[in-house]
Amino acid sequence: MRKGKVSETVIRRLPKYYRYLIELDDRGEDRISSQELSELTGFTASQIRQDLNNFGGFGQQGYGYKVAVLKAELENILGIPTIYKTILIGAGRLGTVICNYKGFLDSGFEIVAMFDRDERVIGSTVGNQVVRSVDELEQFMKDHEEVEVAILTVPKEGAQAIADRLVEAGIRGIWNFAPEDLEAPEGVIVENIRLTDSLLTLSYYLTERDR
Amino acid sequence: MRKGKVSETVIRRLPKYYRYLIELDDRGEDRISSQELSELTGFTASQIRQDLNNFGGFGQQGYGYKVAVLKAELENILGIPTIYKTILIGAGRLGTVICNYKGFLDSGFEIVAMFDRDERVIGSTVGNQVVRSVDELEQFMKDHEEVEVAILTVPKEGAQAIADRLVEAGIRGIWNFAPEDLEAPEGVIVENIRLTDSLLTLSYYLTERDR
DNA sequence: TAGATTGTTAATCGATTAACAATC
DNA sequence: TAGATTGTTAATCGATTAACAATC
Repeated sequence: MRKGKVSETVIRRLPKYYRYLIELDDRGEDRISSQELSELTGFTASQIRQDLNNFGGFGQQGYGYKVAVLKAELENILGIPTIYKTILIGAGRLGTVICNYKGFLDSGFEIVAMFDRDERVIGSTVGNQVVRSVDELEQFMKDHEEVEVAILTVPKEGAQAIADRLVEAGIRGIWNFAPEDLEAPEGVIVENIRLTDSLLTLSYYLTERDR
Repeated sequence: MRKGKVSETVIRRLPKYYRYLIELDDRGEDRISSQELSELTGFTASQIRQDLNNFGGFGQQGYGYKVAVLKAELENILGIPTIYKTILIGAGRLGTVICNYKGFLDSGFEIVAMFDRDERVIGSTVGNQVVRSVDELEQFMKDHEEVEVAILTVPKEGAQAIADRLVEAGIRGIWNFAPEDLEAPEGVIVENIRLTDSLLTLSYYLTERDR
């Protein structure tokens, strides 16, 4: 049903559709029109229909979309049914929060190991994981070929070096919290959370109002 | 020097320019051309010049841009010199991490109080803040008119109710970590961190490769 | 001055919106 | 059937890229 590559602007709207469909489904709603979805999401009805039709015709003319059907389709498109085995590197405060983050497993990621370089942290337990030495990273990945994703919650300074080691060891995706633009070969997917960039954007708009 | 409203796509590139300018300045670099900045950031030289010219002509023909000048200009544009007094609501694990986050003060935000609704947390110390009861929110804001920004690290369920109270009490900006689309009147700036949306995007691209 | 690089206008590209025929 | 709403094509809008005159 897919026709060529779907643009990233479209992809980044999908999670929002999915969020509202979960809500509608929980509320027991049966059907939804692009018009109603437009009122919820703030996107135009036209755009919503265009977006969804990148992946197939999920609606019925004259009726709209079945909530359960659309939700299930989005689940498949977003790859939620596939559980990606994930390791976390940097078991500091942020790492600990992420590790305990519920949305994580709901989105199809399962943490199977944690690593840190700090002797004081290695061996301690976070969630249900014993923190390992980052020195064991390569051996662990050799022994656990099912690991495909890494979360990086290390300081800016070490981030690229760790990313290089992960790539070398065969990682396929990185969820990066380090405030650094990681270099990775084509095919390795890097998804960044840039807290500072977000803050500076907030600062811009706050300041703009006073200018 | 500003000509009308600058589009959000432009604004969201500014923090990245700023990041690289800090780095260049730290390294002692004196000048940079749009071409060199293009190689660093991945944006085209043409786009960089267009972006910067929304705010003024900061370069010199035949020479390029002075690193120190451009960095200072971006600092002003992003509103970094203005320190916004900030309160944090939701002193759980994530709240604690955010509170200790260094980039926070560097970006021009200073946490002056923390609130939580959990009796077991109220009264405890996080960083240099004693956690207050969220019941005191309105009184605190009345007594501290200098507070302009709030960070929301509460569960999804309570987020909108807290946002409403903050708006009523005169807040101007919200940095929102709750996975919920907050309703706020025009003029109140809401900047969202959507961890789950980011994860689902990663999931999409990982899954796409296998399709 | 000659060479380099900006600032800015014009051309292109892609994304959004509008419109409507298809059809449930 | 008549009414409603999709799927899809065409029109519009905005963002990016290319080109080049201005000028340091």
